[in-house]
Amino acid sequence: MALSIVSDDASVQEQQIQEQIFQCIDEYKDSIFNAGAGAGKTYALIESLKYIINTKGDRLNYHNQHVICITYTNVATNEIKERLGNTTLVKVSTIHERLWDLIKDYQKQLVQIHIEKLNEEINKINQELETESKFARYQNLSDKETFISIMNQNREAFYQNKDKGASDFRTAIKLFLDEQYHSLLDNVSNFKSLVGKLYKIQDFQECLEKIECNEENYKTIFYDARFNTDKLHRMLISHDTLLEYAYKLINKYDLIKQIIIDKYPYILVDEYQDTHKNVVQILNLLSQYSTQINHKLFVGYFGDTAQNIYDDGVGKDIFNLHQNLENIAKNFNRRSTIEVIDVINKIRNDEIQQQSIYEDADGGLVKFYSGNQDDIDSFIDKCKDDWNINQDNKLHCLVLTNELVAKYNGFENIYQKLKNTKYYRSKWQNINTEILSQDLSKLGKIPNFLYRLIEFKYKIENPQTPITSLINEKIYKQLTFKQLRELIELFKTIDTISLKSFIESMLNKYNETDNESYKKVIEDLLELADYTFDFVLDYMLNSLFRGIDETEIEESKNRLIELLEVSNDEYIAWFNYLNKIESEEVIYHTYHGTKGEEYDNVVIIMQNNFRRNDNKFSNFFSSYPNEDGLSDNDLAKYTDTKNLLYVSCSRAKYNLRIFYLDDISDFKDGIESIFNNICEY
DNA sequence: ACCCTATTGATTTTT
DNA sequence: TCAATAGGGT
Repeated sequence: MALSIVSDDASVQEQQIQEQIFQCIDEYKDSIFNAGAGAGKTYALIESLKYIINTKGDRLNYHNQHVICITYTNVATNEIKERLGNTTLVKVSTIHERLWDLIKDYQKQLVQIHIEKLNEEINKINQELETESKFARYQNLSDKETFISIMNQNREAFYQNKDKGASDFRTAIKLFLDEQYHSLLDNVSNFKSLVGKLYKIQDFQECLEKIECNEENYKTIFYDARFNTDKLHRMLISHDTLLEYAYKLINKYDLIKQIIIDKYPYILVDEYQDTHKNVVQILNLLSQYSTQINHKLFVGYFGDTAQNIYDDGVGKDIFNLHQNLENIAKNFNRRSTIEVIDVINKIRNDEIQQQSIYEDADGGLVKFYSGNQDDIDSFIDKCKDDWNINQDNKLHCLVLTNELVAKYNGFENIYQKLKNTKYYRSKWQNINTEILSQDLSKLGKIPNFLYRLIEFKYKIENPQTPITSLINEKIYKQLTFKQLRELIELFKTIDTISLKSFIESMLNKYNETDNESYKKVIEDLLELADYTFDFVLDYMLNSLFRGIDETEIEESKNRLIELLEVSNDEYIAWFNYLNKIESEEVIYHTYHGTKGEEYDNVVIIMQNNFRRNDNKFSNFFSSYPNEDGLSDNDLAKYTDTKNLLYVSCSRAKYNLRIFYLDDISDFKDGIESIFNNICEY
């Protein structure tokens, strides 16, 4: 087996790099550890944490001090906690969790910052209303006040009709809006945007008054990691606003800086390239203040600029935001064969050029194929053949959108039918979190409801399910053995042909049976007000099609029934996806979603366009490797694409194939410089 | 045929 | 939110 023999020489060098980090820790020298994909970055981070525990632990304990380790995702937090083992000395968490923990007790100061923010926002909106051309008609109104007051009085009607088409909306608004204002309705989307802004101003002003009057619920700021929307007028802040407030608070109050520094003398940041600018600025403030008051503080960043694939991340900008960082680089690769390393080195094309740490690192296969859309399936089959793909040797296929992930993983209909509901059409940002998040606490209301049903159905169908996982402990403890058996028999009689018939049958039995335990289990599971199929349908309708017209109710219900009639196979595929159960031989992911993962066999489906950029990948290959001639804007796009390509290609350990769906003749030179030659498929 | 405006349609990931 | 397209006016 390849990738197993580490030479003594490399081993020594690797240890020396680790010692450099230790030295920075000892000397409280802020540092940045740069390591390409598969270099063992997390390993270096964990070793550093262990070093601090072992050499500074007693002193930290004595002073009741702790080490902070912040990560970008909950998944990363859990991984580090697991690999580090049990320790109370190190506080591992996501950035947001830690920052909120640090600032949440300074409510008086936070509310002050909130007041400033509300005033800023009001000014900003007023500015937009006065200057933007789409509000020209509003600007020319002689009596804005009357218009504003009419719209404020008819808020409910506005929101009720907001999602209707342009002409219906116009008719509805004209019912209460005086004729002199009708010209504002010429462009309906501008009108909606205008009124939305006016309402916001109104909300913010009312909020300011309530804070002023010291009203209940307006004395503190709230943050909930599960929701990412600012409801500033209700004192509720989003993830980004949390970072903003934290920065402002820490910037403003030296005492808070000192408290943090004295409590947490070591701060380590995982995946620094993806952390938000505000976070680096906060750490920079702390670092500078620690020098000023001569209290010791160590800040260590771990990451790789070439793996910055999220818009908010600082990327290379970190060197401007936090100066005088000691640069430590590790150019070994512990993951891939030399064939893969060669390609990813060419993609990043910068000072970090990796070499394998192994003596036996060859034997990988990398190929670029040019093909087309219709041949994706047959291409995958060819790869399965060529690489002997089976249950123990899986193929991981990377596609660009979640929609395709849903389709290829076998639950296209569930995804599409949920997507085409009123709720998800108006809140498209929520689709992927609420339907596809593998963090189950993030599932939307109805997806979560469906999930609980499938889970229960699956448990009933599977004879190996232990009773303890099927029935709540409180319930089964009170049952005799005979009663328990009766209950299970009763479950087994529930029809499982489709999710729809499962619900119907389950609820019919609920209403027929006098078995109280059965009722209790169903009540625990569904938590409904009423246990009939019609009620379930109304419940779903209320959530996914809230506020639709009378005339559309029947059709919407039918669409929900269609959703419940999607095949069991699809529901199982969705269930497995959410639980990361990889039961198929080929697993599909988005490019972004594979960050931090590694796979033996990787196929990447690629095309010119992505999101609103018609030529994302084609432009990259056209420009490669001459990035010098690019404008700032083009260079930013080039780097974005380069990083995404780097992250996806560097997942592969042995076998890597790119399958490109568009005509590549215009940029084949760029492709050949990276992948050597292009195969026709 | 051309221009301007309104409407529709597409959109990754994490907190 | 933004870009592509449809539609209306000249």
